[in-house]
Amino acid sequence: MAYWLFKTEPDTFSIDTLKQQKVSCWEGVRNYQARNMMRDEVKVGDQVFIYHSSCKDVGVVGIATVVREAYPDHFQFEPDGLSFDPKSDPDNPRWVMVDIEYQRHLRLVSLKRIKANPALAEMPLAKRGNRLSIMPVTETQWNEILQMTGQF
DNA sequence: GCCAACGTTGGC
DNA sequence: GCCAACGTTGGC
Repeated sequence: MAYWLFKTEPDTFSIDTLKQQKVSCWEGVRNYQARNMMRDEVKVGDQVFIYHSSCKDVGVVGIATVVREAYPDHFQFEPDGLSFDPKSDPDNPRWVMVDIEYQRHLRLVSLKRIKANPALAEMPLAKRGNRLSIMPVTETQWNEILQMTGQF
């Protein structure tokens, strides 16, 4: 089983929305590096930190589980949608998505604290200018962040 | 809203 | 294949 971190803007899709929906597709990833990880490495049963970006309380806010592996993201073919990609060929879809299931909220572990923790220095998140929306998390990093919530 | 960092595009 | 221009991301 692997660990991941998925970024989302809560104004668009938050951990609360995920909780309401219980299971949701993770659509709209339009970055090749992130896509390749979803397509090749994200497996059913993997654990996912949900991370809120571009908002007041930036940081890790909860946990989800992968319940369906990569399949074509149909939003790439919807011309009126935000995730439309006119260059994607329906016979060879460029973008994929996975489904995740809500597990639980966590007490916020802010980006500030993540950056301040030397044990997390290797996380892409802690590095300046990082823009990956999906990134791997090591078991050590996973456990460290859980510890930082003070809930475990 | 600003702006640095980064990815993508397209002319050559 | 280089690289400047451009668009997007995302913290602040």
